[in-house]
Amino acid sequence: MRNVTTASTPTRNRGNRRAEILEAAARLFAARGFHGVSIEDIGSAVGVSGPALYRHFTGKEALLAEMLLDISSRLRASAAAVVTASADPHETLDALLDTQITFAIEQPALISVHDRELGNVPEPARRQIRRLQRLYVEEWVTVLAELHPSCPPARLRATTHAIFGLLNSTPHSANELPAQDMRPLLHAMARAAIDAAVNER
Amino acid sequence: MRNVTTASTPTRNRGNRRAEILEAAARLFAARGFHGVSIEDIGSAVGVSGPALYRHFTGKEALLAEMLLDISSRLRASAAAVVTASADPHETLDALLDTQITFAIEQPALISVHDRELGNVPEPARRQIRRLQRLYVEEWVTVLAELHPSCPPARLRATTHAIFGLLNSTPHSANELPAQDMRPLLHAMARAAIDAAVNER
DNA sequence: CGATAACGTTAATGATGGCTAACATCCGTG
DNA sequence: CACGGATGTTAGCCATCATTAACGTTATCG
Repeated sequence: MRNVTTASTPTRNRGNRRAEILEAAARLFAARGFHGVSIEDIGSAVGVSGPALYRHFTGKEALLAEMLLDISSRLRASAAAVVTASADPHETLDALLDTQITFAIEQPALISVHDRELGNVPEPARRQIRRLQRLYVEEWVTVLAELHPSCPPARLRATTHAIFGLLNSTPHSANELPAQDMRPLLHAMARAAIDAAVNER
Repeated sequence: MRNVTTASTPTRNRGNRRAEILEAAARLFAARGFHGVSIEDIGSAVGVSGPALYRHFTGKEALLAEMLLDISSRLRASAAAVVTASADPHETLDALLDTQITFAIEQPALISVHDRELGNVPEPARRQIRRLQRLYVEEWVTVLAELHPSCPPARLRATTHAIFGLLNSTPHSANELPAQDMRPLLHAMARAAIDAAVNER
């Protein structure tokens, strides 16, 4: 009867609540913006009311910070995994595209918040998020550079940002197309756009 | 000496102030979001302080509404002009790309606000802005449909949104590349992405 | 000159919202 | 059973903010 074994529900549903709150907050932030959403709004979205959130987060800004940190580190981690998994740059690029597309289709709210609300994150965390975002971009740029060594890095960086813009358009085209069709469409458009970017003189 | 002729400065610099305020507000809204900017912030950005804005706009929401209405009607108008000017769909598409690229490069703040803050516009104006945005998209879809009649409209719409995402990435890649290089890069990427989108089976 | 309209200013008001305090409840554990 | 920690609740505090009020100051024009 050691505590470890009996702990079928260690602290009941601690992590669940946090995740639930983060998810609801992401949806609300995406729709109305960080300052357009009140603590009370977030609370009632998960069935508790207002100040209950302070049992899980130290404040509204901390909540946002954790949200953005989670997204950017997940993106960066999956990119790093993909890059080390394959030696062929073509395959790697396809895998990078696939993970970003999956993310954009499955988590449109997080995508929106991720590139709108960085300015509202307080300073200690902001730097770290920026760092992860930069590393993520550099992961792409490195792969592109392997494919086209003659292309200047600045151009590759601009290309990468443009591709992110293309892929992250999913929050806008919301339900125009089922994910099943959207996925290959975005992949084909992105591949073609990249080829055009690096092959132009 | 009729008032018309003497009116070299009819109401002094009335329109200037309004435009100045709209421009400053756009910059601030783009950076911190509608609710993250106070009336006082906007005022001091143009050298007046706070409630002076009520001499020019009936309120904060009205200011935003006018801003978005201005953008969306300008985009829609320039698209309509381009479409009627040329008979060749290829030329038309190139012209549409050019105007959107110009806009994205010269007015990044307006672009940001345009697709983030619609939700904060009060109802009478919101519908009208949505209408203009829809018309703008349809202008693109019509041209694309002429080029590729076999492609289903929903796919063309999704393609158009993805292209907007690509072109409107300029606020993110800010100063990576000079406009002189950015412009043809975006054009080439967009053309290639469109071709890929409509040619896939 | 003197009215008046355009354009600003500062003070007050009323709402909202983030956050803290004080006070339950529930549950696993000694 | 009694304790304590995790988790909620409501009421209150204080700051911020949009908006209005009341009050100048010009400058154009009759």
